[in-house]
Amino acid sequence: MTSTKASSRRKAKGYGPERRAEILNHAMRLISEHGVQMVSTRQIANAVGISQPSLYAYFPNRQALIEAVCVQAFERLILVMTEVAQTSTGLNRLKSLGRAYLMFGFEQPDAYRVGFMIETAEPLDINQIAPPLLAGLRAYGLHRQALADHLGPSRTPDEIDRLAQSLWASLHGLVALMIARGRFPWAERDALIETHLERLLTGL
Amino acid sequence: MTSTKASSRRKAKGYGPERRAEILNHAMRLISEHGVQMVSTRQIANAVGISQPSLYAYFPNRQALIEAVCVQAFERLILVMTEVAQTSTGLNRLKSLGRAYLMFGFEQPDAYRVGFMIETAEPLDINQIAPPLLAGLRAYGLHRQALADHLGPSRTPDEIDRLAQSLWASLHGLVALMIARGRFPWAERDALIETHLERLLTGL
DNA sequence: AATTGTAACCTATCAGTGATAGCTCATCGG
DNA sequence: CCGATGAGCTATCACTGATAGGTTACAATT
Repeated sequence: MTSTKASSRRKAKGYGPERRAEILNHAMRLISEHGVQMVSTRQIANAVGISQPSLYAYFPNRQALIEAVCVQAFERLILVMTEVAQTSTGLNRLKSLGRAYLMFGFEQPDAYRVGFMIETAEPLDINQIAPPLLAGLRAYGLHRQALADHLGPSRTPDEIDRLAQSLWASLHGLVALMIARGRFPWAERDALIETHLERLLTGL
Repeated sequence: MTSTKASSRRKAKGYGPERRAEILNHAMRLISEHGVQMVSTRQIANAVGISQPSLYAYFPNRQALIEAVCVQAFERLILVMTEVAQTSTGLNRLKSLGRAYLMFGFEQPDAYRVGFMIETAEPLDINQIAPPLLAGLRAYGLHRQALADHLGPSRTPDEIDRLAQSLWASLHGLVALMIARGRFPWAERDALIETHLERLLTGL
């Protein structure tokens, strides 16, 4: 009970957060290569070079590890969207955001998969919001903000929520379906993207 | 090599296809109750009253069993959509179809998940399309048909394809996202559905 | 009537999974 | 020098999907 709580004066070889990040990077790569279902904790531990039970010093369980990978993927999308959001305004910004969102999904299907298509289990603690959900809120927030800016103050927040969620869902739908059903006889992709964006923004 | 191939004159206690159906029904109930990930082959076999390996006489593996359950669910979707398609025409028919599609997704999330959200592994036989994909194609076909009817013969088939796929993707997006991110602070569901349908059909 | 074939099912067992218990060992403050 | 702590290990658990190979009952053939 001396409670020095030191532990930060280490030799900098990097064990604590650095190792955690190392685990996440290997996990992300493995998941991208083989799919989330096919990656076991043993494979991840093996890639990192530690024993499988050692993972449980960094994550309470497999689910939490996957969710952490998920959050990392979200960060990348949010970065891209934030940049795009600054280049234009109004309807053009909405369209650019939508196009950036779709392109991110098509070019980084694995990140997108982990971020939006993998279902996170109900957290045991009802008070604790799962981190990927929070990150999802931020991505959605960017769409909602751009929409609110464009529509002006005449709409109610509830109305804006519904419109933004409808828009977001439609964008997600195209990416998710084309990822999950790549063998479907889709229309030519770029034309389909433009048709989709055009349809989603008419009437706004 | 006498090849009588009889085996159909049994005492009618019902082993062959009836038992298969019995397995599917129990599996569907268990999946609905506990979710697809939480149901094991042993639990299904136990519910049916046979041993776990016996399942493998009816299905080559767990995946095929799950897919069969999902196809059963899709039959219902296609049935509902076919009925709905006959009750109205034009834009109203499109709206009714969309609503039926969304409601199916929300009420049978496991079937929807298996049918549209789980990525089916590349079939070993290139000629063989996974059954759930076929069922999904039929559901899409109903949308496309209704859209083509409404738009009339002035549009090119490619244009109709793009519009139908955009529409389908948007419907899918709302269901998939709400299933995968159920804890997101969604707008009130029925209002969101109506907003979504309204937005998707404006301008058609 | 005896034999054969087959459908339906079983037990035993496999390798692989997520997770836990409890130990070892190096480092560092006192 | 010594105890505490951090970081890792091995061994093991209950459970999973899947396979191998045997058992039983019944129908058709001989």
